Amino acid sequence: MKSNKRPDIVKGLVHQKFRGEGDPLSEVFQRALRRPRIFKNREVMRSDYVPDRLPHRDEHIRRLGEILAPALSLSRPSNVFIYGKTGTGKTAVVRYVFKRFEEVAEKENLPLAFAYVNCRISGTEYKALSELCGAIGVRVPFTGLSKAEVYNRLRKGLREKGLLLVACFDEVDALVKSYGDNLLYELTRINEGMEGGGLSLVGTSNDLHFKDYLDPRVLSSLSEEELVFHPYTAMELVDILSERAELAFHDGAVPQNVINLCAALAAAEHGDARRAIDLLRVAAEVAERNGDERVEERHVRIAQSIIERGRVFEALSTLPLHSKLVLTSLLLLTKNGVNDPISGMIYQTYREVCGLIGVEPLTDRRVSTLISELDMLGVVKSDLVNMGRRGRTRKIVLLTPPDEVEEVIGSDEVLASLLNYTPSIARK
DNA sequence: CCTCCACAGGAAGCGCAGGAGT
DNA sequence: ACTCCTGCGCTTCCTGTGGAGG
Repeated sequence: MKSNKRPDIVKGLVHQKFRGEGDPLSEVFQRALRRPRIFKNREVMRSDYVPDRLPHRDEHIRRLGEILAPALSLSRPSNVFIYGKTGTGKTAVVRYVFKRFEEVAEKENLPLAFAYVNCRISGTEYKALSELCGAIGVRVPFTGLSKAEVYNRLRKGLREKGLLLVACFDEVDALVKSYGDNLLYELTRINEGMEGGGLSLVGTSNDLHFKDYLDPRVLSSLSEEELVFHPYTAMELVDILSERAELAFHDGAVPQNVINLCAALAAAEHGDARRAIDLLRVAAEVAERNGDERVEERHVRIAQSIIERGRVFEALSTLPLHSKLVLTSLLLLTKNGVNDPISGMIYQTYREVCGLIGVEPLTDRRVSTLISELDMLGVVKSDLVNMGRRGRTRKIVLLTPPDEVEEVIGSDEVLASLLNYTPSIARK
C-alpha cells in the first residue's frame, strides 16, 4: 500500500511544478511554521495529566489527606469510598494526594507504598491483585497462578516488608459488577492478624447506587469514610479550563469567550470536567489545522460535532456483526425510500443481506432482541403498532443520521459491499 | 361481535468458551 | 491435564395482543 502511494505523491508534485503552479510546499511550510502559535504544551490537555493545582477541590484534597494522614505515622488509615459522576475530579484528587504523600514518604524514608488501579482497564480480579503486588515489589507472573496464591503473596509481601499499602481502586463498580465483591471482601480482611504493614483501600465509583451491589460486611468496612464529589458548575469549569489553558496555550490563543463556551457546554452535560477539557483541546486542534491564529467559538462547535461523531462511530463500530447487519438492513430500507419499516421487512432484508455475504442468518426471535438492544442504545427507535388484521409489529426508525451509519458500515470491508444493494421490498 | 394477522416477548434448553478447582 | 461450573449467545417453543375487516 505505502510503496504504491509514494510515487503518486512525487509524481503529483513534479507535475504541479512543471505546470508552473508555484511551490506546493510553501503553503505547507507556512502553515507548519505558524502552528506553534496555539499549543504551548500539549501534554497539559491530555486526560491523564495530573495538574499541580486542582481548582475547587481544595476541600476534598484536605479531607482525603486527613483520612490518609495516619499512614505517615505508620498506622493504618481508614478505608475511603469516593462517589461522584465522571469528570468530577475523583481520579485527579486521588492521584494528586497520592503523589504528594509519595513525595513525603520518600523524603522521610517511610515504608509506604501507593497503588492506583483502574478497574475498568485492569478488567479482572487477577490483574487488579497483581498490580497491587507490583506496587510493593512482589513479582507475580501475568498468568498461571490462582487468585488465592496471588493474594497470599500479596499478604506475605506486606508482612515481610512491613509495608503499608494504600491502594486506589478506581471505578471499582466495574470490577464488582462483573466479578462480585469477593475480592473486596478478601482485601478488607487482609489486615487481620497483621502487625506492622497492611492495606488501606480507596474506592471510587460513579454509580451512586453502587452500594446496593455490595455485601453489608464489605460495605461497612469499605466505607469507613465517604467522600462525595459534586459535578462542577459552569463557573468552576471556567476556572479549571482557564488554569489549563494558561499552561497549554500561547498567550491570546484562546480567548475568554471560548473558554466560557466550552464550560457552558460541558456544564449542561453533568459538569464533566473531562468533557470540557476534551472540547477545548479538540477545538484548539481544529483551529491549528485550519492555520488560524486563535481558537474561536466556531471551532468549539466543530469540535463538539467531531467528538459527538467520534462517539457514535465508536459505539457503532464495536457492535457485533449481526447487529451491524440488522442496522445495515434498516439503512438500506431507509435509503431506498421504504418509510416506517416494520420488523418483518427488516428481517427479510437481513436474510437477503446475510445471503450476499455468506453469513448464516439468526432467527427472527434473536433479531427481535438485537433490535431491542439497538433501541436501548439509542441507535434506533422502535414503536409498537397495531395494524389490525395485518397484525401487531414494531415500526423501527433510524435515530442516528444515515450518513454516520453509512460511514461505519463503509469502514468494514465486508459490509461495505452491501451499501449498493437494493432490498427486494424496496424494489416493488 | 368475533377472527385472525404478524408479530412481541417470556421460558427453557442447548452448545460453546473460558475460568476455577483438583 | 482433566473435569466441573458458569455465563453467553442463540434456538425452539410458546402464549399474548389489539384492532381492521369479515
